[in-house]
Amino acid sequence: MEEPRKRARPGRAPAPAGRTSRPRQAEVARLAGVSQATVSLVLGARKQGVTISEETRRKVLDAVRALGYVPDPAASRLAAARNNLLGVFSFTSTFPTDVQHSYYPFLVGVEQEAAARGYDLVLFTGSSTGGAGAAGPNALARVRLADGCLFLGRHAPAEELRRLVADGFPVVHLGRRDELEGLAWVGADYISASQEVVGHLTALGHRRIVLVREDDDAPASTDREHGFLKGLEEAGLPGGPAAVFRSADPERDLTAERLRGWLDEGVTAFVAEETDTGDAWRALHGAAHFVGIDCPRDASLALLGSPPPDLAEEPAPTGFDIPRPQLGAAAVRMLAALVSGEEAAEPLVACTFRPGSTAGPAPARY
Amino acid sequence: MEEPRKRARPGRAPAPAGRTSRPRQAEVARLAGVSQATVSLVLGARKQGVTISEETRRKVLDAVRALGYVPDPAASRLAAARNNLLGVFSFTSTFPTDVQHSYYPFLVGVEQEAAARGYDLVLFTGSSTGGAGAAGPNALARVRLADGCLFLGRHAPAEELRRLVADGFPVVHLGRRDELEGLAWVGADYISASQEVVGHLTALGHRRIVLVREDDDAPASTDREHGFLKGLEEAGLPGGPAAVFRSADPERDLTAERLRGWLDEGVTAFVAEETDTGDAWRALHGAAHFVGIDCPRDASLALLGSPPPDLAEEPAPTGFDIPRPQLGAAAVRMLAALVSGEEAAEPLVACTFRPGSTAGPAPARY
DNA sequence: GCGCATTACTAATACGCATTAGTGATCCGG
DNA sequence: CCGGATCACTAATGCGTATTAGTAATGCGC
Repeated sequence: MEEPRKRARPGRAPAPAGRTSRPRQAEVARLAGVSQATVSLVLGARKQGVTISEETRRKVLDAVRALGYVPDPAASRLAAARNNLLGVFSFTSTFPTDVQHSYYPFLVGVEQEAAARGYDLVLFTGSSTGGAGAAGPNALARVRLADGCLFLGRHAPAEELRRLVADGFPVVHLGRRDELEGLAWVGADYISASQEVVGHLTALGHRRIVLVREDDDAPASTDREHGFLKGLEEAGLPGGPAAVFRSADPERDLTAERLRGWLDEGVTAFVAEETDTGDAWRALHGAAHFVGIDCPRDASLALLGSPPPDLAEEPAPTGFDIPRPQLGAAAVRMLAALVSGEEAAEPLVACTFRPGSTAGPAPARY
Repeated sequence: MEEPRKRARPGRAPAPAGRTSRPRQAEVARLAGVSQATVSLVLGARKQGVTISEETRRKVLDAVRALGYVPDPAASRLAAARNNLLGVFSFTSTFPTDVQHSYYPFLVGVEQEAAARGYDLVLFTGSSTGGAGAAGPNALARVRLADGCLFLGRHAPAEELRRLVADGFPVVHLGRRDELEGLAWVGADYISASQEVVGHLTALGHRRIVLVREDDDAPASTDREHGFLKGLEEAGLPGGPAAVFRSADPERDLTAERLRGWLDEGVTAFVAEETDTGDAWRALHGAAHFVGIDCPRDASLALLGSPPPDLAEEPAPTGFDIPRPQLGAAAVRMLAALVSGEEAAEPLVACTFRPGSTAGPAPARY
């Protein structure tokens, strides 16, 4: 009887013999005289019912050391384990040359917290092209290599994010992002911080305060306005639309005349929001300077955030600082929680009040 | 005849049914009415001999779109032994709180070049503990997740680096590192740059020039000295030990007396090396200031590198700039070459001459 | 109209690790 | 000293993709 013809054995070509490849669990097992599964069990340190004798454990660990074995993270990942990698995705370059406008401060916290928790970071840059980084509808696909991913900036396409979330891939967005159901995020508590700044002003005796903001519906803007109004309300002051000056181009619209008008109406304090451009504060600051206001004697100014870099040399404005490193750290904490299936952590991070030197007692009415 | 008892089928537990997992190539294949292998071939776009009809290709791509299929990077990596990830390892934090002393400028170039070539970056921080990042003899083990790894700083343990290199793992060290056989590196061409600076001084008529350096045998130091001496030689000036002032603590040893002595001997130009601490330049700069030298009228100063941050406000010293981003980019180029098995790229990166304002014509002898 | 090429696929692996059912031992109580 | 429990370990998968030997189907030359 003829032996059935042996089927050919296709598949991977053997590795080039010249280059000694690093050891596998199989080699370790051979050297230790056990099975590959045993090696995996010893190294996995799983708390499951399986028990390994001290003797065997030692033999395996000796072999591991002798061969210098290190696990292949890709294989671990494929076999449904973790690989201790957290992705960080930003659509703008992760390392913009200009440190000032970059995500650098966030990354400081991200890296620290990730390191503290034993995660390494994978930097995905949205701008990358070709290879794995091809743009297009699947630009986010490669983040799945990591155990979870952090998103910086609001340019991540909602559709793709939704898909990741729907697939149960752990995702955290840095910055509030409510419109996407199920998307975890961490953000600064602008409401409380803005309220606190207004509280500071009212405590100094200011009764008429105006908020200067840009024409923008980002949560970061509306939250500040919300906090501002809460602060007024808390002090028993009227909120009304008159208290908020909203302009798409504050530097053009916030004229000296307008400022003088407010002063004549008894306004003694002005608050600007922080934006990407810093235009609100620049406009307010510039107009006050132009009108010749002696701040904080004639009137007080406050900034809901940090000043733009070009005004960094000026005296520190009264307001609050966004604790960017802490935000980054909080984002990592939340992502780590998602990855390990725990309950989500706290999404809001408190801002720190900055006394500054642009706010003082309300001037006596004249 | 009894059927041989069916062996149980151990292995992975079925995925929790609740969570719909993302589609696999198998699903795509089913929808398109082809085999999984065909799907892989269509997507892989391999230039190998296999040919796929336009008809089939279209069907597959349609199915891919319909299901929203995206490949699993871990699986690709496992099967193809490549994942388009480049590691970046630094023992100090990659994003330190103090931006000044960081690798940040290098990373700018690393990131850009990596993105341009379709690689993503994995950041490994030597400080991370626990999980995959445990320190110990295998602290470098996890870098093998990537296709290759870039090392910043000279703190990477030689033994482990040697092991990586021996295993054929692509490694590039940023900064010259000759003592490790087979270790690829990229570095700035301090020799040429230093020589050029000296050439600039000799062209201005300086005949007696002194180099101030720290007591250190790093290549970065010896290269500068080498270039300095070459520069002298080129101008037909004597090199001798008198031309080099070497001190472990320049700020203490470079006294005003010493400086005056040199001036009396006819020295008209001083050159300091750049170091981590910036001590050589700080000492030279301080002593010159103390002695009351009107620079560059009375004497010329030059710095082989960039000034330390605390002296950044001073007028730019004549010297050269280390093109850190370009160095990072060159490192990535070399790493990419190693990964893809090509010939190694150029290891030396030219520094750019910085005219500055601390060097002028040699004063007339009096 | 019979070999020989070429074309267009598919079957059957392999990649390295994690998991779990199963299997001899050995132990233990009654 | 027998049945069950416990121990220590191994066999046999699976994860999702890439690769290659093989194979029908067709074309081509003479």
